[in-house]
Parts: sequence; structure tokens; C-alpha cells
Amino acid sequence: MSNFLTIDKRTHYCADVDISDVEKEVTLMGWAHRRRDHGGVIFVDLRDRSGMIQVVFNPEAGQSVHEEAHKIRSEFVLALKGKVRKRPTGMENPALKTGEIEVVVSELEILNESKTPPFSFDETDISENIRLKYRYLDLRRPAIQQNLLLRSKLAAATRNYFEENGFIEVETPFLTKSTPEGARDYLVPSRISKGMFYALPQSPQLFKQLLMVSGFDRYYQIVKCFRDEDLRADRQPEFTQIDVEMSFVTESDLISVMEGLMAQVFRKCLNRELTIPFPQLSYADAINRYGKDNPDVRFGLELADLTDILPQSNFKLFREVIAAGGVVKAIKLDKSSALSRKELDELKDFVAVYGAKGLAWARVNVTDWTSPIYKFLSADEVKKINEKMNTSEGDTLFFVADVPRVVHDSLGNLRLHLAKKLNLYKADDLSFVWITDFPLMEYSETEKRYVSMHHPFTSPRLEDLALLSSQPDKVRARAYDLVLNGSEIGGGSIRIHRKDIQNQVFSVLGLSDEEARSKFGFLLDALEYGAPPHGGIAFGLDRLTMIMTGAESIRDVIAFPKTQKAACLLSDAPSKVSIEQLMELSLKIV
RNA sequence: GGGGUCGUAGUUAAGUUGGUUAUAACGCCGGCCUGUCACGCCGGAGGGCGUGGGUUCAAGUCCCAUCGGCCCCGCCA
Repeated sequence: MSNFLTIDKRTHYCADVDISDVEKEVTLMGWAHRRRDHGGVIFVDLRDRSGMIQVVFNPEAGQSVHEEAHKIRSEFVLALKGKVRKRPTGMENPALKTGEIEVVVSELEILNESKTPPFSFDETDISENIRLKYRYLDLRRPAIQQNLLLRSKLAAATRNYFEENGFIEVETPFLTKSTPEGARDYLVPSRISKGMFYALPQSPQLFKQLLMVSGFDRYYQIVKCFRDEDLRADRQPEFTQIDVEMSFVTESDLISVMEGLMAQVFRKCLNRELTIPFPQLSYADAINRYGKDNPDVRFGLELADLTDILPQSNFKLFREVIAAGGVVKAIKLDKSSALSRKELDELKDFVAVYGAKGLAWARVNVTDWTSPIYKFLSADEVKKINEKMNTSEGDTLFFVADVPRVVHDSLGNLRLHLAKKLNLYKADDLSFVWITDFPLMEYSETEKRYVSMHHPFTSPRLEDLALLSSQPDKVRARAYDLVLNGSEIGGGSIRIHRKDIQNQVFSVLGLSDEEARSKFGFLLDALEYGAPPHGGIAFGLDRLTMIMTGAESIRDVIAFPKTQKAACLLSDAPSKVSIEQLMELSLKIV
């Protein structure tokens, strides 16, 4: 029996051994990343979470060690002891952090063997179903380990910041009450109360408001949230929020505390200094200029509104769209980014996804345009458009005419598509922007009623209160989103702390008093017992980590993620349960 | 719910207008090799093309269905 683990404790992580350790005896443990067997001397790259170091087995070191080394295969788990030495001149490996040195092994124990892994850890484009099935192996890859390491640093920096600033971390329940508004709930059947269900929280929203009523004053929590909706590249059904709530604050107080958080987090995790305060943009301006409420402001390509120029146009399509209350908008691509005719045509398909029935384009020449729609436009219209969009020779214009939503969706996304395709921004740019003055509610055609844009506990702006019953969609909310590089990384609001206003909002949302009582009675009650003015915000930890690591998928910043069908290929969840389990819960599969 | 795309040795891919025994690289196994680091050299094994139907003399190639991965629309207060 060897002394490894019991007497010979690990002295270093592999990549932490350096030139100053030469002549020292070290004990290392890790995985055999690669073996190079020269018949005589054998080299093994020993890997752990820190990185790699080359270890050497010389035949002279002793026959038994050398024989044991012959058995080493990929991913065998090794414990070894040896002396650090500088590599012979000319044998250094500059690609390796530890490339100047190596460890000459005197003792070796194979702590565990390994089957040949199903994929190579050097390979970068392994199909994702294989990676997810063997996630514990996928997670050995340094790139993913780095992502999770940064995620850990981000969480730590966040906790430090809040602790330093007088916030208290409080846990809130996972087994809680289903809420009618918002996303679809994950339900958990109650065994004790037959036919009753808990819901997993979409967010700890109501509980953190209650904590303000309790007087905690400053709350935070890094917490899982659950929404049973379809997945995207940046969306999982269970995700992590940095959840915050503060009492006796206004929007500007909260915003500046959160800017401090961002500054600290980026300094500690990425050693980057942010310029604060961040710029702010109203929701209306964001939509008008960028077509989206999560605008990527790293580049221009802003939308220009041409509706005023074209109501009498000879171009029937524009004229009719405007007459029907629609808008005509355009974006301008600089001449340095000219596209081929084929590429221009392909963009039609791109905007069709967002409901655009067409995409008109124009190439600006010295005196005219090259464009399918040029012949329909008057010289005056062309002149006014050229002036409004400040065109110069070689620029390309893209027009969409439709109802505002379609125009904004298609041009807003076309703008992102072109910027990415044509590299109009630098990969490491960081452009934060607060979006403010959201509408409190909007009319839902599917539900035939007004629905909250944020959530029903968001405070209306006091000066808009009078409009609440007459023109609900004109009421602005005291809500704010933080957008980074076109990604909504956080959103929050000042909440309603008065019962009468909360009731009024519920009523406009079509919630009867009885419904409001049965769903949110506990909140309404709490508002009657000295609820302080309060507000908060929640950040998406996963999305923030994605941006900080440059990950293209949320799965690359989550240790054990779900597939698009919300399945876990590793554990095979979700799965069937036994009839006994169902009976215990009084459940029947229909 | 809908649109798109992919599925061929362990992995990554190639596979002509359907046509002999389905290719390659890496990996794996065996042998040789004392300074490699994607070690090298020699030899070898390994799949019947996601699954199920169909068309055909003949299907990895065509058709239908189905399962799964990814991207998107809807959805995500």
C-alpha cells in the first residue's frame, strides 16, 4: 500500500509548480492528459484544474516505477512524487505555462484507471448531445472550467459587494404559490394536501417585497428561478438571478447602487474599469432608434423614421401603409460595408421571420439611387430621405413599411444581423445602457385585456396615475432594465407600496377583487401594515457570465444544463415515475 | 404550436445523376523506439449509415413517418 493521500499529501496544483521550485520534491495528483512513450523515457502531461505539467519517467529511476508508467493511458488518475528540474536547453515548451520545467518521477501510483473517453478534450466541435451525455468529462475541458471559475468569481464579487453595502442575504421558498400572471409555472404536487400544488418560483418577487415590509431594508439573494417556457441560446427553464430589493429609495438611488455593483464585479473578475454612471435611454427612444427595448448600442445603424416624408408617395405600398397607420423606417449601411446583390436578396428572408412582407433596398449613387423602388419615388422624396439619413455615395439603405411592431422587429434584428456579419463592433466592447420609462401595461390581443409589461407590482409614475383607468397603455412605469451589448442582463422597478394603488392596478389588469385576494391576499394584507416605499432589481447571472466569458450558449456557463427540449441528457430527466409515486400524490396521467 | 438545419466507425468528417467489399484523419489495440510535447515508425481491429416503413433489380443516397441535437418565430409579467 502506498503512502499517497494518507502521508504524501498533494503539495502543488500542476500548473502552480514553477521555476522557483527547481530541485524541490513535489507531490502531484491529476489526470494523464497525454502520454508519449519513447520506449525508454516516457513523458506524461499531468492535468488538473490549474493546467498541465510534463512529468518524466526515466528507466534509471527504477524498474517498477517505469513498468507502472507503461500502463498509463488517457485520463488515468495518477499520484506521483518527484523532483522538479529545469528542462534541458532547447527542450522547453513555450506553449505550456510550466514549459520551462518538468518533474522527474520517483514514485507513482495509478489511483484509478479510465475507459478511453468518448471524445478528445482537445477537440472543440464535438456534437453537443455527446458532450451533454458525458457532461462530467466535458467539464474537464479547460475552456468550460474557466467559464465556471469566472461564474464563481462573479458570485463571490457580488456577495462581497452586497455585504460591504449593508445588504442581507435571505433565502426564500422554492415550494410556493402559483401566480396567474407571467410565465408558465413549474408545478409540484402536494402529497399532504391532495389535489393541491406548489409552484416553483418564477422569481422571489413577492417574498422580497414582504422582507421590505419586515424592515430588512436591503436584501439580496443569488437564487434559482424557474419558468416553464421554451428555451433559447440564452434561456434555460431554471436559471439564476442576482435578486435585490431596497427600501426608502428612488430609481436613481437604486440605479447608482447597481452601477457600483457592475463596476466592482467587472473590476474584480475581468480587471476592467467601467465608466459610470451608465447612459439612460427611454423605452420610446430605444424602440424608435434601435427597434428593440434591449438595444445593442456598440454601433450605429440607427433606424430613421421616414413616415413624414412619404404619406403622398407614388409608391403605393408606402402610401397605403402610412394611410393605415403604419410607419416607414430605414437603416443605412456605410459604403465600406457594401453587400452583393445576392446578399441583399437573402436579407429579405431574414426579415420575413419577423413578419416583414418585404425589404426594399437602395444603393446611393452620386445623383440617383440604384434600387427597385427608385422609379416610384419622387425626386423630392429621394432628396428628403438622403438629407434625413445623411447619405453619401455608396451607402446602402434598407426600408421596411408595416405596422410599427413589424418595422421595429425586422429592422431592429436586421441591424444586429448586419453588425455581426460585417464586424461593426469589437468583441470586447462593453456598452451598458439603462432603459427607462417603460409602459406600465400593454394590450394583449390574445388575452383581450391589458397585461403588465414588467409585473403587476410595478409602480406607475405618479404623474401618470390619472390615466390608469382611462388610457392604461399611456401610463409609464417606474421600471428600468439594464442592457449590456444588446442583452437584457437585469430589470426591476420601484414597487407599489400602497394598497389602493395595487388594487387599482389589479382592477385594470382585469383581476376581480376575489381573484386578487385569493392570489395575492397576503401581499395586499402586508401593504396595510406599514409597507415602506421600496424597489428592486434582478440580474441574470447566467447571461452576465455569458457576456463576461464570451460564451455563445447559456449551456457553456451552466455545469449541468438542459437541452432545447428541457431534458438533461446526463441524468435522463425528466423521466417516468412509478405508479406508486403517482398514487401517493393522487395523480393520474391523462 | 410553427420554420430551418444536422444525424455515416469511439470522435470529426467525405461519400458523384441510387450501382461491386462504405472512405479518411484522429483515437483505440499490438510491436519497435531514451527528449518528446498533436512524438515518430510498422502492423491491426472497429461501422452498415439515428429508428421504422416504402419505392426500386439495387438505397447511406429517393419518398413518408418517427426520435434526438442545435438555431429561430410564437412564448419568456
